[in-house]
Amino acid sequence: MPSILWFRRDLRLTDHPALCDAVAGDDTVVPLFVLDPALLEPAGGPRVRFMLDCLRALDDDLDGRLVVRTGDPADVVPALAREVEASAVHISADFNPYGRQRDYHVARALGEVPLQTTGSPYAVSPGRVSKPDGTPYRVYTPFYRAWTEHGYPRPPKRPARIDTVSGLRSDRLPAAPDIGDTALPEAGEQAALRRWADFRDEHLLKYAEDRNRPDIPSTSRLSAYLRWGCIHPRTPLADLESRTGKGTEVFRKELAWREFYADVLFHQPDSARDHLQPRYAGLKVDSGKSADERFAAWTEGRTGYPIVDAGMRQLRAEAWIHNRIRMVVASFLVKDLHLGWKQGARHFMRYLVDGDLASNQHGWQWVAGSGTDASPFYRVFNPVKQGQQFDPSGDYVRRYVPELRGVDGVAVHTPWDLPAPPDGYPTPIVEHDHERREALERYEAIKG
DNA sequence: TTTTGAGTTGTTCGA
DNA sequence: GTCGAACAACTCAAA
Repeated sequence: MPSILWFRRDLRLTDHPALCDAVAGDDTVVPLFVLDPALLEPAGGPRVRFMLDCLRALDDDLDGRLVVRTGDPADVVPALAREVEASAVHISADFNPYGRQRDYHVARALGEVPLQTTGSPYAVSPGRVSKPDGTPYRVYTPFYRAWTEHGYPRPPKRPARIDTVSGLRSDRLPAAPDIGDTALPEAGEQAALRRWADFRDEHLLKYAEDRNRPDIPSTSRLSAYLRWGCIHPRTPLADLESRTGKGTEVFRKELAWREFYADVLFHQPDSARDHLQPRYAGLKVDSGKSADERFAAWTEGRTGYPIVDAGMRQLRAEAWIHNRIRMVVASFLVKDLHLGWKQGARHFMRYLVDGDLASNQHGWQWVAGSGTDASPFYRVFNPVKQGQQFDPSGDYVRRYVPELRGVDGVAVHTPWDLPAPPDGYPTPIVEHDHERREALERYEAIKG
């Protein structure tokens, strides 16, 4: 009897325990992907397009044997299971609120056919690391220590052979959404593995020093691949085992942040929509026409603060923003424009190719102060200083803000000080010193 | 139970 | 220009 391997956010063939299980247990396998309208609609163009490209790459790696079906998984998966008389449906766990609910309904609809869960998108699945008293961690550093101690399995190899059921109907993948000039990374598992190898060999050594520099290629850029499971974090983690140095440790910690936020979301699914710290419901947030105009200026990269505008334009150009700059633009929205983190998080989820619910929502909440292990409220990023410190060459700003390309060096961060202000570049829509004090007052008002 | 120490990512001010 | 302290108190983790 064949089994079904239902791919979701694990679009790869190596380091895939559920696939190994499916191949080991049965004669043949049906590699399945379900185009679920409930997931595609809110995902945003870049992420959908990247996912479709990853599916094409996966299909190529399977010699064209990927079966695609469209519809509600609770209908589609059991129907296929009946069609091929499957012995089991194998999956990697999905811990997001929607995924958990979906899988519950699919398991019920499958009836006698087991929905067999093996592995997850994380080295250590959410819920597995907890304090000695059994409750989840709410602070990163102790979580990291416990996570390290917990350990994780070595990555399993790609199955030598995958025998599939032939002659099954497969839907055509839909046309990719139009995303204009946005340049996405090359999709698929092979691209992910190449990216990792390049980062490991060329950038890891200097990662600790350079990772905050958006003007030079210094980060792994694995986020989109991790989001769709083109690579599992075990693969880089296994490589890190045999290496030493600051960069190795710092990068391992970045991977652990992803796991920490997944754990937090697992334990508190509502934190994707609401403040983790309830008192932040009382924070005064602007609304109305003027707030809408400020939000539009932020999304379009015309706030008049070069580092902020460069970041927001990088989002449109690449569906990706350097991590340091994500903090800068988030801080600007929340503390200089006095808008809610949820509005910013929603925008990010719409445009980011790597948009991951747990990391995104909790990254925003960390900046806003409402999250786990949050930054102290008096910590307000100064967009000029951040630009001067982390983009000292000014190359990052010039890359994304053509109006400022004629300005040399670090002076690009203070265009208002130039003898002749650059043509077409806006003057700042708010004054940072003033808005900083305003933010501090508002935060003061909701102090615990 | 109580106590103690620590906590991703900053900025400003004054010496 | 550089350095350290202040910013405020709170929650969490662990002994």
